Amino acid sequence: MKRNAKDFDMELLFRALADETRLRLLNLIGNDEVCVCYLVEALRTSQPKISRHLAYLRRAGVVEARREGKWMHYRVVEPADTYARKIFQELCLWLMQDQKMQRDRARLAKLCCTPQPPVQLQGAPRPLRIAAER
Amino acid sequence: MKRNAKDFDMELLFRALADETRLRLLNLIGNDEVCVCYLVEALRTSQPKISRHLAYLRRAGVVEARREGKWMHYRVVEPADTYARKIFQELCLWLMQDQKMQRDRARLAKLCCTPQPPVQLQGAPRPLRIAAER
DNA sequence: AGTACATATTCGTTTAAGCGAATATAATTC
DNA sequence: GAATTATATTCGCTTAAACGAATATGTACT
Repeated sequence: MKRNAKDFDMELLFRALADETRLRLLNLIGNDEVCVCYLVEALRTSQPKISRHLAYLRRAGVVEARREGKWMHYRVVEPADTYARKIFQELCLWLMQDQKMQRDRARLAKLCCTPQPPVQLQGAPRPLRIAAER
Repeated sequence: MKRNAKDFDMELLFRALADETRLRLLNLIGNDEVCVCYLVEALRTSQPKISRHLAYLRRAGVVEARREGKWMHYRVVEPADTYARKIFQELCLWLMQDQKMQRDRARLAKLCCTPQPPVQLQGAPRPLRIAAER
């Protein structure tokens, strides 16, 4: 019954997940580590908007960031709480099969693999996992 | 892959769950059917507040209501979507073990079983499951 | 019909979040 | 060290949502 464990703030988690842009970001990051510029391009939206939502996710403990020179890489952090983690994992399964999310991922993949990437992305570090595949 | 199934609105579900009062309500209702007046008493808060949050949950498809005379009974409706249902069920497990939620349930149980219920509850139909236990 | 009671809704206000535009910060390059 | 690039933050505004207080609706009872 874990009587001593500090109770997890489930409401905070749900608030973090209750926004389309943030769900799309989590979907794109997946279990990879993705540079902000790729997220901006893949979602075709403004950089400040992406940055603000990433900050929100970070405050909620859902993602962490790593700096690499001028680039910032974001990765998902699974919740420490057992129940929250299961919820999160189930959400990931949903993201995988949702059609809009699939389209987002396809767009990201295309950005990563195209021989002529948009100007914004030239020289930018590609997502780790995808980069590893080549 | 269910290509034809209309994609579930996961964001809507999370918004419904991203509020403490609504989580507490879902916790109290559980898999029972509970009269509004019991919810008001158990959460020690105003009746309009409870009513508004129940309306919110109903719009989000998370609960349904049944009228019985002047009383309204609310019950939880598990999401049709497989992933959403699993998330919901996992949330229920979390509710069961969370200490604050346990206290809420204890307060409701006490209201149901006390020989001298508060004036507001005299004559009100008790939660089905608890009523059935006696 | 009229009163009483349970619940729902509206009103006015406050607060949290979202956004685009502009600006600030931090690292890199020249 | 000045310019460039990537990202973060701030500003002003708009919208959603929460709240208490007041009011409306619906049902029951006399």
